[in-house]
Amino acid sequence: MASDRTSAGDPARTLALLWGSGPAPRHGPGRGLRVEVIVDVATALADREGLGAVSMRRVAQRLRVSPMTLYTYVPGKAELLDLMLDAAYRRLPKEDTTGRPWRERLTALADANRALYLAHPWASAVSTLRPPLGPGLMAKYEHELAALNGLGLSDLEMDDALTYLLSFVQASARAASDARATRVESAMSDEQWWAANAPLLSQVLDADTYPLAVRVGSAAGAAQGSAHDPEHAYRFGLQRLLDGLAALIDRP
Amino acid sequence: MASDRTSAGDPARTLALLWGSGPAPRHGPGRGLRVEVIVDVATALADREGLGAVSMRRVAQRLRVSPMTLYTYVPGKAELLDLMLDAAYRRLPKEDTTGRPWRERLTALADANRALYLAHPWASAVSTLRPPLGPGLMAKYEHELAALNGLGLSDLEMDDALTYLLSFVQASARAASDARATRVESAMSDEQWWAANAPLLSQVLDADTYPLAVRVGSAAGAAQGSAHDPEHAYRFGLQRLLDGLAALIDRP
DNA sequence: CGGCTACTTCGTACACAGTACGACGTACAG
DNA sequence: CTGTACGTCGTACTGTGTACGAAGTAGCCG
Repeated sequence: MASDRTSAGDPARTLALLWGSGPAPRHGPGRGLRVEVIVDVATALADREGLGAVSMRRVAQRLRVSPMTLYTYVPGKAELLDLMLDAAYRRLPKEDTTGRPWRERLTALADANRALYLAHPWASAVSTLRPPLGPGLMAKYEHELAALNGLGLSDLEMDDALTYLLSFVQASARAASDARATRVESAMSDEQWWAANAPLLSQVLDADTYPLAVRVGSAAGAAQGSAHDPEHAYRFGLQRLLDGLAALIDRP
Repeated sequence: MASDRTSAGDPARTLALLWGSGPAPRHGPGRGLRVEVIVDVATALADREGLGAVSMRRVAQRLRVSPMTLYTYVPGKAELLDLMLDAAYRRLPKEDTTGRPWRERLTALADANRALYLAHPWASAVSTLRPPLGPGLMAKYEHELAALNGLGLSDLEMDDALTYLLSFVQASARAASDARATRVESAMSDEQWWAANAPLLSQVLDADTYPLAVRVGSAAGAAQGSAHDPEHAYRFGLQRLLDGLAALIDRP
């Protein structure tokens, strides 16, 4: 799939769901389920088996209910993903870092988001453009802006800086999550993969045609565990990111 | 969808395809197609209608051929995506920036990648972890390392810096591409969407509970075109990124 | 209390996906 | 000329999201 999309249906209905302000039904039989239960089951499924395992049929099966029953609670799958994401945002621990130096505050913020994606790898794959404007996201946004407040940034710069930081963490998480998915899917460790490909690669990658690529590529491969190391890339990137913001924040 | 994955099948077969070193078949009827034609048709389809429109059936239809015929040329869809990506990398113009200041060189590099994702929005959605090690990628990698060479970075730092930069550009492109997809899919402009949601949002987002979020959010919304502005985020991010690398490159 | 009506549940069905399998025909090696 | 390797493709399987309509339930109104 190209990235899973969100928010396909009626925006008002979705918003009402996010904020739990659905009008209670007046007629008909009692509802056997609650939206939060559906969201929890879908989240558990995604946590254990990945976003690809989340289908309406499988969620319904876990709930011992017919697939179509879910549609009385949720307009569609896209909205279900929105709800999962907002609920995850809501659960994010929000450490108070008031008074600490700004680098520490932003590092804590980045680490918290990284932890979120570590606990819920699927979250990095759900699109966050025009994100689910639910209580979870709003609380998260408010808390994160607090770490950027009082640093001499304009409102616009605060939003820009936060977007930049969150985008970096999400990209890192996506890379890590993709790497793990590839490993699982191909049932092949990085070492196995390189071993299988080494013979052909050595024929084709001669150091005359690609001098830098061969030199740097093998240096990077040797330093890390042969392929890409997400943890290392995260630490490197976060330092550059903070240095880059320093030029904005600590300006004379 | 979680991001489309790549490289599922036999690695050796995929590598041979990438480097065009398939052994010529000795028996049987002549082949009516060529891999490059399939790749071109699939790319054209993805360019015009998005990655979601690329199905084996639709590609085959464009080629006036049965879907299963494609499988004699390509092991599967994942490998087809790999080939599309490597071909796109190969077409990337590689401007010689030797002698120019490093900020200019890296900006040119980032802009070239951004242009790639602008021309081929689907490329940002195809996973690039354990990427297709074809001639296109290798030429790209070699060319991009050249822009980082001679700046006093270690081999590992060069790879780290490049990964950091490319990851930023890809994340920006993904955001832009997701935004456009959402707009198309919901058949709703940003203004329409905000207009539809404003009544409920104003009820729920009071400035007492979310003071910073409301203030900064509306400032950001007013400055940009009401929602997220990918172009603005790219320019902001690139400046921070270069400032961050400056702390590494221009160190005493 | 009877009936209307809104409501939940769910069986069936449709259009689409990737691709496994096997039948059929072709063209080269011997 | 024959055998065999190979390209082509019809059919089919599993799985997706979800539209539609039938069936049954529970509250409201007369």
